[in-house]
Amino acid sequence: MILKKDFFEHHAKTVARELIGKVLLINSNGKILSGIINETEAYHGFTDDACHGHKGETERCKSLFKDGGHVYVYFTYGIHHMLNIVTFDRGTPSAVLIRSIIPKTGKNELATNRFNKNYKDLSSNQLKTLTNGPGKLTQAFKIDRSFDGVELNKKNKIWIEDQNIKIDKEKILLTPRIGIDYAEKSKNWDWRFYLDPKAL
DNA sequence: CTACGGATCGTCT
DNA sequence: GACGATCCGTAGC
Repeated sequence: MILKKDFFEHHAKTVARELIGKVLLINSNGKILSGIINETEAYHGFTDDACHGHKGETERCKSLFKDGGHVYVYFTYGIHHMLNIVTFDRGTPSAVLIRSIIPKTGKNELATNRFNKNYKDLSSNQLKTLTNGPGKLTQAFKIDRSFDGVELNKKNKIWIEDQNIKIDKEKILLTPRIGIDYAEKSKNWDWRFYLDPKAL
């Protein structure tokens, strides 16, 4: 079942937790690429000094201010795209960063996009690192700025489904967010959620 | 296994 | 002009 607007129109922390175990799907030239989300981070509001929009809207981060159920993609380090799911209400910068995915369908395409190889020819290290980071998964799924601002309500280009994968609540672990040491107030908030590796 | 530095460029100050 | 919600290769243990 495709997730609709009402799923996303909550605090980013709520959505970040509930996205664990949901399935991200991309239509890549008619081929469906998909994977199970197993790591997320919440970025929410004007008081979260790690949130790109906390000081106000800019050209880059304007999608963060949309209503829940859109996509925010930005480019960083001169190399990587980051995939975010916009949450909460219009006017408040709020989103969930997708940090890791477990490949499900279209594995040959994912392997080609990352390593220019068939899935069966991947080394054990390449298998492990196929989509287990925010920059790696956007490379594998071919997600770039053309996805920025897209709505998640149709099975067009990108959408998220509940495929009835059951996740025990105690298997979702919390830590502070990664790579935001520059943040002063918020760097120690436990806004990163990930599925216990032993759970699947 | 961990530690470190270079890559690379759009965005904001 | 500085820097980043990262990744990868290399070096050392």
